Amino acid sequence: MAKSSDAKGLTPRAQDYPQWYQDVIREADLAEPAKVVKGCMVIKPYGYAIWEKIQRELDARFKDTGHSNAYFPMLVPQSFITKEAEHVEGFAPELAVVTHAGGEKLEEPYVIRPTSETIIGHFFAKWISSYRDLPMLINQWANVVRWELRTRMFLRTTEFLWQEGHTAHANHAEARSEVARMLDVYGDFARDVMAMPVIRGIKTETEKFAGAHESWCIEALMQDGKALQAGTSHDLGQNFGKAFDVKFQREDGELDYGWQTSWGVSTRLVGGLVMTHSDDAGLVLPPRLAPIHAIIVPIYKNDEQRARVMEAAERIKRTMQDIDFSDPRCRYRDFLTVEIDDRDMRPGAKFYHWERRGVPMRIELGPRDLDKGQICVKMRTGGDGKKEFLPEAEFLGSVRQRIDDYQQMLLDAAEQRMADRTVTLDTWEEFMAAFGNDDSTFAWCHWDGTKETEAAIKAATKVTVRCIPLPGQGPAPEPGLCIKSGRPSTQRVLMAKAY
RNA sequence: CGGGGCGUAGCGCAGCCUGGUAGCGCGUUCGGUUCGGGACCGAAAGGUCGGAGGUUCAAAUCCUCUCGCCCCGACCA
Repeated sequence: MAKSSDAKGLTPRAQDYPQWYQDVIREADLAEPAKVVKGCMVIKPYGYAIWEKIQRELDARFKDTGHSNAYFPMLVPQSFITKEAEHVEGFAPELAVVTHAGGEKLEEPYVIRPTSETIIGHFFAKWISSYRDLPMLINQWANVVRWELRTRMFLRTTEFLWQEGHTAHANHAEARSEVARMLDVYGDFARDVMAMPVIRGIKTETEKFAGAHESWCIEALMQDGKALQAGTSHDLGQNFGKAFDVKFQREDGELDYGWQTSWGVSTRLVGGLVMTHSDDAGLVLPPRLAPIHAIIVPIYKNDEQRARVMEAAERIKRTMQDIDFSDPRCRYRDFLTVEIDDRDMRPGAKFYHWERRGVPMRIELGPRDLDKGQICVKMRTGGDGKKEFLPEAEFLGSVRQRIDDYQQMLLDAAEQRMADRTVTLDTWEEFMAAFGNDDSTFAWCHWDGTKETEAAIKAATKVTVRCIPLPGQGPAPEPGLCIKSGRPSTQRVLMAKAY
């Protein structure tokens, strides 16, 4: 149970990072543990609003890249799961199984989908018979269940929300370009929308998706130095094609199995968002994902003042809500969301309230401002943290830029932190120093490419190979010696402790 | 699943060792005064002490079991 915090503050990150993380979520009213359902959480309206923004952005990007949404059953015949050998092995331990329904024992149990490769494979087999049916580009927004031994809010819950893209292609090259393309969609989204820089790379054999030929990923650096796998894009090869008999006739007349991909991001992104930007005062949100962009706090001492202030507040709200801050890279229009907090509380209490919720911009509006025709504005974080006073017209003209600057500032800060906390290590002594105690960081190290060494490093330090960087994502490839075994290596890989 | 911690009012906690029938802070409700960084006064509501057994004249307190949460580990988005 959460303990050390009180109503007036959060546990400082330096004192207890995991506790701080929970405090932020609770104080920002993002979610709460369901308790009555093991390992599950309730995503509360404010937290869900963030997820909806993530969905909207990503969905637009999926549509832009030619994908269509569809929906497949949540219950999957148990026999489906067992068709792909590696897939069963990977998922068997975390399956929830439905054995009874309608008051009777089922002849064949259903598993609650941990992911949908199998059931979608089944339908792809029905839908695909010719190269003319390809590529098949499908996405599904869904919930999945994985019976994890240990859960953490947003980062790993028994049930979680995600999207899973599933595509089938006529040849491996095309499938691979899809894998790369969607990884870029994720990477760009993380950077441009979440203001969360990521490293794009390829998973090692041990870390790849159960059943995949190869797994690509984006890895983000959290404030405690740990890595968060924020998205994956899998080259499934023909593994599921063969398991589910997804056969099609090629242009040359020969029969072949479909080359498939799958890719996904989940509500885990919300956890990543929290651990990328938030501070000891609570949640910090990038404007592109903030449910509320600006909060107006009216200040008054009597009814006469209240009437004046509220009238002005409404006027400013209307003007601001018409400000279009759409991302030019996106199709849909986006306008600022502005709210007035007219609750019967002291202004100071309201300030803290909205700071904990990460609202990017605060406007204080009192009689003094009205008399001077000025606006008092303060951003949630960044700059010198001071309130600014400027003429109303000038303020309104600057809002769009302020919002954009704030988004950029969060990205800059996150990139700076990543740069500061990324090291290049060459010796095991350096390695142990960097990862001693509970410390973590992003470390570029040589690795001999073997599972044995990977396991030895993990056993000694809990550090894993997060990914083998894609071109341009890490130090330029150069030969070297494995940090652990001393054997030859052709390039450095990203190592860190992971969530 | 192993090790550790913890479940007492909406939230955060004390009480438990040394059984005697539940308390503090914040919040909530009502009234009033307040209002530019977490207001104050007055009144009030709110808990079968996670659940089930057991010991006892008597259990929040002792014992057993069980459910859940948090941290560490193994597994994973």
